[in-house]
Amino acid sequence: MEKDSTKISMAVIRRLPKYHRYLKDLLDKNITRISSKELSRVIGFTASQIRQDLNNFGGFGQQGYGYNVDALYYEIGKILGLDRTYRTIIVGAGNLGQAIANYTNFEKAGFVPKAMFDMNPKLIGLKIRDIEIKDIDTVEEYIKENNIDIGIICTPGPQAQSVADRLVKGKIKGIWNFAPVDLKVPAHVVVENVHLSESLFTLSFLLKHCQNESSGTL
Amino acid sequence: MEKDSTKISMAVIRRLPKYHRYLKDLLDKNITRISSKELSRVIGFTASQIRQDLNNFGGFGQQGYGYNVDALYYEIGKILGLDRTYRTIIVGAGNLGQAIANYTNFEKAGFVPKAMFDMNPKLIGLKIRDIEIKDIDTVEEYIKENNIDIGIICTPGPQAQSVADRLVKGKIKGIWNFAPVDLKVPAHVVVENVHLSESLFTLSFLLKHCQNESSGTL
DNA sequence: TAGATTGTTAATCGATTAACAATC
DNA sequence: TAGATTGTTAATCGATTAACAATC
Repeated sequence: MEKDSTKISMAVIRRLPKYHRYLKDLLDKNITRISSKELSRVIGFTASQIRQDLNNFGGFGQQGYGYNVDALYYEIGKILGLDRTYRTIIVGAGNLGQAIANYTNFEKAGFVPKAMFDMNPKLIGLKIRDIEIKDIDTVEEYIKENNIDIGIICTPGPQAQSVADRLVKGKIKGIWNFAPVDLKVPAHVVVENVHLSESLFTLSFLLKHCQNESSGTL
Repeated sequence: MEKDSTKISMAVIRRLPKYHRYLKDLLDKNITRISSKELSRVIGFTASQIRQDLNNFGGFGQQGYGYNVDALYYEIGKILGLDRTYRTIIVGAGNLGQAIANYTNFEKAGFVPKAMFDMNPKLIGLKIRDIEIKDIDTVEEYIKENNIDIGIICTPGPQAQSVADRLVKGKIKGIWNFAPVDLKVPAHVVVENVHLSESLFTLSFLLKHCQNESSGTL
């Protein structure tokens, strides 16, 4: 039933978390069924796109009825890989690393931080919640011994590539990268970037070019 | 020379910060000129796409020569609106808000945090660097009196929309939203989202579906 | 059954890539 | 000048939207 996932486009993949979030909202409102047309209204995609997207993964709907919210929420969660837990480490225990360590929502979703790593001796040994900050020199060994799935890189840009190299040596499976660089890793390691300055600069562009389009009086 | 900016696609706009970053790298390496072909090799876009992208904003290159790195870096900075400063406020002084307040790179790029806001009485009055945390109830007035351009929302999801409403009332120009919701704002207010869980869930999807594609031995 | 809504194919739209004349 | 490389048009590719038969 499921098509070859290698053919799913990134455009579709990046919409899935949004479906997941809105379906949760509907569940919380005790809405049990929804048509692509209604969902279109709340989520902002076209009904056609919603049906196309969902059909990449199987026929979750029922003609004449629509979609069962509970079942669809569960299925999309499964497609996203949210039906399991992931063991993560955070590399870089500065402000951002600590913020992520403290953000319990990720843990609730199944992404459990097991340790943090830093090169600063003043930080090593400290704990954020119950997560210990360890010496970056031990990260490779730690990943292997503790079966870590995901490394979260929160270092400054210049350190990020060498950190990534260490994670790869430890056989990390995926990297969530907050450093403002594009990492070079082997093809079997998945990298997802959060490039904050790129997002901020995009906002800046839009402020400069797209403002006041509809407010002629100012 | 510049085409109507309303016709620039978001795909192009989101590539501009990456050009900017790589051009800075080249500058730092004292590289003064570059062809679209060479740039293609380092940045990973096709040479054709690079020329197409840049030509949306004018002819920055020279036939037979390529592009002047310094001039192009400056021009793209200007296009992105990085040739000025922005007055920002951070709403939500929790871990993420504090991390952003402490991240001086944004300030170096011209995005200057003037104040933070929170509803927690224990935080109000404290300072992060030299940035004071103020009562959220005063935010509308503060924006107006201090000519704030950008509001950075770092609150939990449930508070984000009401915060956005206040920012809009204060006549904020743009919102950088880190809360996991889609804000409803008037068309003249620009919103740029950083949806961290969506990014993390995308990583999760890729881990589940695209792993080991090229590593047959494991 | 009749009405509603999906699953899916076909049409359209937009973005990327290729090609090449212009020109430095 | 000859070689290199842009700017720009045309071709291709992929993603979105529209349409409708299938079916609950």
